[in-house]
Amino acid sequence: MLSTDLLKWFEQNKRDLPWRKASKAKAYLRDPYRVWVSEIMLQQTQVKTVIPYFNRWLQAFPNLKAFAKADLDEVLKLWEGLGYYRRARNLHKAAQLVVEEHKAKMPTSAEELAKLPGIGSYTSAAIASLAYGEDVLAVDGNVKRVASRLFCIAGDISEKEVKARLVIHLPKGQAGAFNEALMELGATVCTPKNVACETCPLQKYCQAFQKNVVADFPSAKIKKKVPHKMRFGLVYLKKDKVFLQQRDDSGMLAGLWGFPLLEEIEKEPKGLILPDVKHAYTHFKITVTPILTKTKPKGNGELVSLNNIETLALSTLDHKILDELKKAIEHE
DNA sequence: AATGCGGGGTC
DNA sequence: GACCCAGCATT
Repeated sequence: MLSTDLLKWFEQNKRDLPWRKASKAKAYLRDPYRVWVSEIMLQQTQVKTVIPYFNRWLQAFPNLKAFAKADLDEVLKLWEGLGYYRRARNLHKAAQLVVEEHKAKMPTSAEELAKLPGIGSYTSAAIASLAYGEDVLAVDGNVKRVASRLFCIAGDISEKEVKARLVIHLPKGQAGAFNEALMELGATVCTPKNVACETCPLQKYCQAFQKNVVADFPSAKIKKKVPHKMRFGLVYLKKDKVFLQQRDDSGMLAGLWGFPLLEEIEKEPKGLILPDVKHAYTHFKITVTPILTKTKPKGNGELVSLNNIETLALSTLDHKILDELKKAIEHE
């Protein structure tokens, strides 16, 4: 059976990850809070990247109630560098919702979990199966890739089709392990490139392998060109303090601190030009020319001591600008 | 169904 | 460079 072979392989090959801790109630289930936090962090983010963030997170916020009481700025600081900051804001909002309206008890079904902000189709199924033992399939990018090869699904791989194909293989009462095994297989064996079919426990079930067309699946996606923006970054240094702005609560990098960016600078900007800083986002690239300006930038902002700047959450782009500033100071 | 939303691992 | 990662919210 497919599920039997998969689960056997998983038992022998699973990694020891920090969020794989058993629940107090039932040993074969996971601690719901840890599952929740880890699943949000793992959205569009690789396991290796998440591990140190997850460990720091549990030190700061060991349980749901402690996290719900935390300041949003502290939450963002712990998320700093992980990206998709809306995840942290939604997680915080959802935790407060659970504490205030559900007596600090997380919903236990995928359907109810999906009503919380930041929890969608995949994450609700992952939490419900891993932490509460519900028999639901969790379909992420790994599972889609595995399924596209198992069943030779060409073109776009819809979650609906993947579920229809896999649900007959879902072992009752073991959905959590089954889901995790599929994802682990996708992450370590059925990878985007350099597929390790020779070690795959599902080889004999895999239609793409049987037909020797594994490399054709999944179908290549059409790539779009991303625009490239050029900006000037205002670095206003007064004694040992720099001028920073906190972004508002909506839009990109909401709530994070950074240097003012301008499309154009007035004539005669006057100021030392620092080396260009390049950064790539998902939907555009940006090159920033930082300018050590003598005039205080317009708009809201605060003068922050260089010694205290590490208490604020900065985006990675702003960290790159800050690094150039520090280098310039040292060279004087 | 398409788009906006970060940052980094890995080839 | 390109591609993709334990996706979600919004339109």
